Amino acid sequence: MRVSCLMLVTLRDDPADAEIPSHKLLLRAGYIRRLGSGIYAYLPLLWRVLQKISTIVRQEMDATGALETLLPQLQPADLWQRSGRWAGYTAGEGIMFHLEDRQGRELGLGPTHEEVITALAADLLRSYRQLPVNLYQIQTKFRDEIRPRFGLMRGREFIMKDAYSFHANEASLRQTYAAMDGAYRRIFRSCGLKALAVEADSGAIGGSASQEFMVTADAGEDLILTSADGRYAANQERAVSLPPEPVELPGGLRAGGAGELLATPGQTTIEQLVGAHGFEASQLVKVLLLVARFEAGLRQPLLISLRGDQQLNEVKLANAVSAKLAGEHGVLLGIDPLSPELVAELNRIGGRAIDLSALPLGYLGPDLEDGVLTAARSSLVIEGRESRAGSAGAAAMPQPPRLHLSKTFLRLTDPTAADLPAFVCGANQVDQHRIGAGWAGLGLRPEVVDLRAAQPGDRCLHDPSQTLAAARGIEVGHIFQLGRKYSDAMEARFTSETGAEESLWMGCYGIGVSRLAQAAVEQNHDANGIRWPLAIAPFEVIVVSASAQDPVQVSLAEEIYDRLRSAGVDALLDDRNERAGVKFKDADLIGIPWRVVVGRGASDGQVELVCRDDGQRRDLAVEAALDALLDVIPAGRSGLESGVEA
RNA sequence: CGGGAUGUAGCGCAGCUUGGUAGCGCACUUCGUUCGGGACGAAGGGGCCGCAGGUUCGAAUCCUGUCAUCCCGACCA
Repeated sequence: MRVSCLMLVTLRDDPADAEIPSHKLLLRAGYIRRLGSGIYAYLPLLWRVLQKISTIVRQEMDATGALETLLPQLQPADLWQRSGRWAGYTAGEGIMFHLEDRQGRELGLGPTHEEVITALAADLLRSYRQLPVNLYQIQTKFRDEIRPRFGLMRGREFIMKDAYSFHANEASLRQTYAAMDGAYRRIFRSCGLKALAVEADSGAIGGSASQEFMVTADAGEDLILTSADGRYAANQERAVSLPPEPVELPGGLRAGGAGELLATPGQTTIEQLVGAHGFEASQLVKVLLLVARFEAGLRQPLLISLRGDQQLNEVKLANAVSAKLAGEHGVLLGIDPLSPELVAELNRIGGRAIDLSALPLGYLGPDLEDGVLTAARSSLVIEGRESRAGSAGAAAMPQPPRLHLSKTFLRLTDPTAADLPAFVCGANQVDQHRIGAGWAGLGLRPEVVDLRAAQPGDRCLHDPSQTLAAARGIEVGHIFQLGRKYSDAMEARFTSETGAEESLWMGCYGIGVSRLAQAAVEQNHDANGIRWPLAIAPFEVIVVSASAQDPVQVSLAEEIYDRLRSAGVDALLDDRNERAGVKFKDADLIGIPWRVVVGRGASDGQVELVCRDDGQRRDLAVEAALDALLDVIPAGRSGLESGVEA
C-alpha cells in the first residue's frame, strides 16, 4: 500500500475530547473517528489491525475445535423474556438497545448472544453424542452503556469475539473452559500483549467460575490485586485476603456484652471516634444502611455491619443479597445508600413512612430495630400506584411491578466484625456510642457473609507471608462457566447416555476485539506515537525515501517495497511528496514496527533500518537490510516470548 | 441519573468581562524557494459562533430554554 493512496489524515494536536494516551493516539494517527458518544468509525488502518487480531483469534479458536458462526444481531424480545433478562436489560439502567418493528413486535440489538445460541442449541442439540460443541463468532455488539468512555475502550458499538460451549456434564464444561483459558493466553501472547489472568466476579452474565484477562495499563478501569509470587491474582471485586489482626479492646465486654454508653458528641465517623478516644479502627463495628431494588418490586432495606477498619465490597454484597432474594423477587436491579431521596421514594411506596430524622445516622448499632422501618408517626400516605383510567395505549403497556417495602432489615455481617469478641458501636441514639459490646450481649446472632474489600497490602490467603499489590488493568477477555442457568430457563435439553432428558451445561467466552486493539496502544506507545506489536501492526514495514525529488532514492524505495511485498511482508511505501521530517513523524505516529529509510546512501546501495520499538538504527546495504527484515518479521509474527503471566 | 466542564473553519484555540467589520496556529489550494525529524515567503479558499427563543437600533458576546460532547460515580469485552 502506498501512503498516497491510504487516505491518511494525521493530526498534529491532541483532540480535546480524548483523555488517555491510546485514545489520543488512535485519533491523531488516523485510526478512528467519532460519530457519536461511544460510536466510532474504524478507518482503514485500524481495520487492518482488527483483521489481524481476528485472524489470531480464529487460529486459536479453530485449533481448539471451536466452530465459527454468525448469529443475528436483531433479536426477538421473546427470547430474552424466556431467559428472564428482557426487563433487566431494557428497563431503567438496562444496557440493550431495543426497538419495535412495523408490526409492533419488540426486538433488541444484541449486546450478547446467550439467548440466541441457547435457543439454537435447544433446536439442534438432541443427544449427548453431539456434545461437546463450541460455537464462536466475531461481530459487532451493541450496548447502551451508562457511560461510554475512552474511545474504543467502552463503546456502545464494538467488536467482540464471543463463544458458547455446550456439554453433557460439568466435567466436560471444565475441560473446554480450561482449553479456552489456554487459547486465550496464546491469543494475547500472539498479539504481543502482556496480559494477566485474574479471578473474576461473574457479574450479570451469571454462572460459577470465571476468569478475566487483563492488559496491564495505568489507564485500566479495573483494579487488580496480585501476590508477588504470582500465585494469586484477582479483580478487586472478587479478591479475598487475610484481614489485618484487630487490636483487642481494653476492658473487653462490659455490662455483660450490652456495652456501656459512651458520650460521643458530634463524632459520627470512624476517624472522629478514633481521634477522640484513642480507639483503633479495628475495635469498632460500623453499620451501613442500604436498600436493594428488585425487579419484581421489592425494596429491601439492608443493615450491613463491618469492622471499622474495613471497606464494603459492593459486588460481594450484591452477590450475597441476590443469592438470598433473587429467586423470589427477580433480578437485583441495584443497591443504593439510604439517602433522603430514597427515603422519600420508600415513603411513597411503603404505606407508612420512614422518618429519616428518627434515624440517628452516625450512631447506628448492629441491633438497630426493624421498628424504625415502620415507626414514623407520619400519617401521610400517598398511594404509589394509583391506576388511572388509562387510554387504550396505556392499557397495552405491561403493568409495572407493584413496589413494596420490606418491613424488616436484611442483616449481614462481615466475618471481621462478627469475630470481634468485644467492640465499640453506635448506641442507636444521637451522640452516644457503646463500648464493650458483644454480639450475644446485644441479643444478636449475626449472619456472616464475606463483604469486605480486599486491599493492597493485605496478607494473602495462600501464603500469609505474601502481601497483595495493586495494578490497573484493561479487561480484554472473560471466560465463564455458566452451568445450566440459560439452558434451564430456555429448556435447552438433550438426551443423556442413560436416556434421561437433561439441561445442557454451558460455558461462554468473550474477547473485546476492538478494545484489545486500543489496549495494545495503551500498553505500547511513547512520546512520538504508537509502537504496535508486530503481530497486529497494520503494516510491518514502512519504506520511506528521504527525498521525493531524488530519482535514485525513489526508484530504490520502489524496488525495496516491491521485494518486501513479494516476500509476503505487509509493506507500506511513503511515496508522498513531503519532506523527510514529515514522513518520519507520521511513521512514528502511526507506529509501523520497522522503517527502511532510503536516503543519502541510496546511490551506494545503502539504506537505514530503524526499529520503532527501541529506536535502534542500522546503516545497511540493501540486501542486508532485506535479509534482516525477512529474518525478524516472520519470527516476530508469533508475538511475545512470554505473554500471560498468571 | 447525580456532580463538574466545554460547544467559534477539518484539528487546537483566542474573542465574550465592557454588545458594533469573526480572528490566530496547524491543515487545505496555487506559485516560488527549500528538502534526513512536523520548512520559508507570497497569494487564496473555507464559518447558520451547537440549536431555538428573548432583550436591543444592533448579539459569538447579555437572558431563558434546549441539544451535544467530555470528565468523576453505578455497567462491562
